[in-house]
Amino acid sequence: MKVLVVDDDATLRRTLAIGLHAEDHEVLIVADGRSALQALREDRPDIVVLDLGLPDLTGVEVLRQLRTWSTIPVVVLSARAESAEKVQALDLGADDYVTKPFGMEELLARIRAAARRAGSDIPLLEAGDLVIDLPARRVTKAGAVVRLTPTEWGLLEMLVRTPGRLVGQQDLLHEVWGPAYGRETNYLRVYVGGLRKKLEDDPSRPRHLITEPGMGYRFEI
Amino acid sequence: MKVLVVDDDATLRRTLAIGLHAEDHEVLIVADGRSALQALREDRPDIVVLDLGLPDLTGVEVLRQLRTWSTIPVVVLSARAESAEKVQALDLGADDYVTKPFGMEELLARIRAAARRAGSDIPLLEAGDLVIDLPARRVTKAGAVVRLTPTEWGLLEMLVRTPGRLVGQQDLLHEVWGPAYGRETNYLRVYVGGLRKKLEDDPSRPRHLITEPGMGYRFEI
DNA sequence: ACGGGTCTTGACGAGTTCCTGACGCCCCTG
DNA sequence: CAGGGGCGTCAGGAACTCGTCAAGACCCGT
Repeated sequence: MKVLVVDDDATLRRTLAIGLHAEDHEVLIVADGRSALQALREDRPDIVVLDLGLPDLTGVEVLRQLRTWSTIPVVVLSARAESAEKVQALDLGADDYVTKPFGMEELLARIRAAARRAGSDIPLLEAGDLVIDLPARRVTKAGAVVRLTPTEWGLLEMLVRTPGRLVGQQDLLHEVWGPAYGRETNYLRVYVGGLRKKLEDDPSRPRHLITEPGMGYRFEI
Repeated sequence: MKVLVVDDDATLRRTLAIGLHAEDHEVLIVADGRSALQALREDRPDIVVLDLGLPDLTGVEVLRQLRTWSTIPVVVLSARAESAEKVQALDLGADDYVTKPFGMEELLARIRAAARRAGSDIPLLEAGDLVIDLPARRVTKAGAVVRLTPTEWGLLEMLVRTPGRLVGQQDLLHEVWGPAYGRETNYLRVYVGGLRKKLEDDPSRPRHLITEPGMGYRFEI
């Protein structure tokens, strides 16, 4: 099992690495938020131990971004015991929250618990001849890589995150264009049209990117 | 969502019950281990909050027995902060371990987190050959997807949210068409008619979308 | 400054959905 | 038995939504 440790405290990193190694885990270590996100995309760890106090991005921001494309277990470490921060992290999708100082035995047990629960993660979504890899931000159609613009990707990601489920037009606009948007449904029409042209066999008769008139769109497997 | 609280401290029970109720959970409360196991088998809660300090069985024993036949999320409460006990509980299958004293906000967040991880089971409503998936906004009849217009969906959602219960005509108009509406019962006749045509085997003799003359409509499973 | 790609914006036809009134039916009541 | 209220059905036109296109604005790296 591959564990990614994100922490800027060298001592703690070493201790953790030793403890995790003793349990036969492969350990990856990074010290800042950007490297963490990169390692998450590229190395596909099975579980993450994430310190909230990072030099560049906050741990919370890392968590938020991670949760847009992955559901892997995250155990948060923090020096702060404040309730508000715990609540925030947990509601953002953290699986556990451990306050420093902590016993190594306990942390390892919590990691075991989080890993045990780890449901079958679905990193790849296959729909016909489409393969969508959220972490890698990569779409292939019949084996060929499809180039998407950032906006197109944001839209597709939002739809693919909940396959089969209807996503409201306002939800899409809020998420992809920002909270200030909500009435610009013409944007959606344009970009869904673009995605269909790139992804559907017959863009005029879409099988995956389905319109629900008056409500929103859905990605059908 | 049904929450079982197992604790022998009356004050804590009350606080928890209030907090959980505020989040729209149904709360079951028992004070000892035997009642806990019985409630787990009979009432099938969706999540358990389990205090380790119980008068008869130890909480650990309850957990051990529970895990022989169920994987529902368990959040353990304990007055002891000793690492060994945490490790034991977590390795026995507890999903989280909270040490007293704790903030109610934090506990509720941890309960939400535990429930979220487990609660990927979708609340589907099945009525004959109809399957209604509220979150996904999807209705299938005998496996085939049924397309609904926004108004039809609004109406159906309103009725399905309380299966078997009568919903008044004014309630429906207020909710689906807006607060300004209330006397336009002809709208209801038209759209219920449309829904019956799409959903009922014999629209002229509806089995699910039932009219209660003079009062409103009811969705019968 | 230039050029390629990306994003915004408006406009149009085609298709769908919504509203509305009219009609006939049933049941209940006087 | 007649009257009335509530219900289901139908169909037309108004209003809306969608897909598409194209022009212009914007943002890069060269």
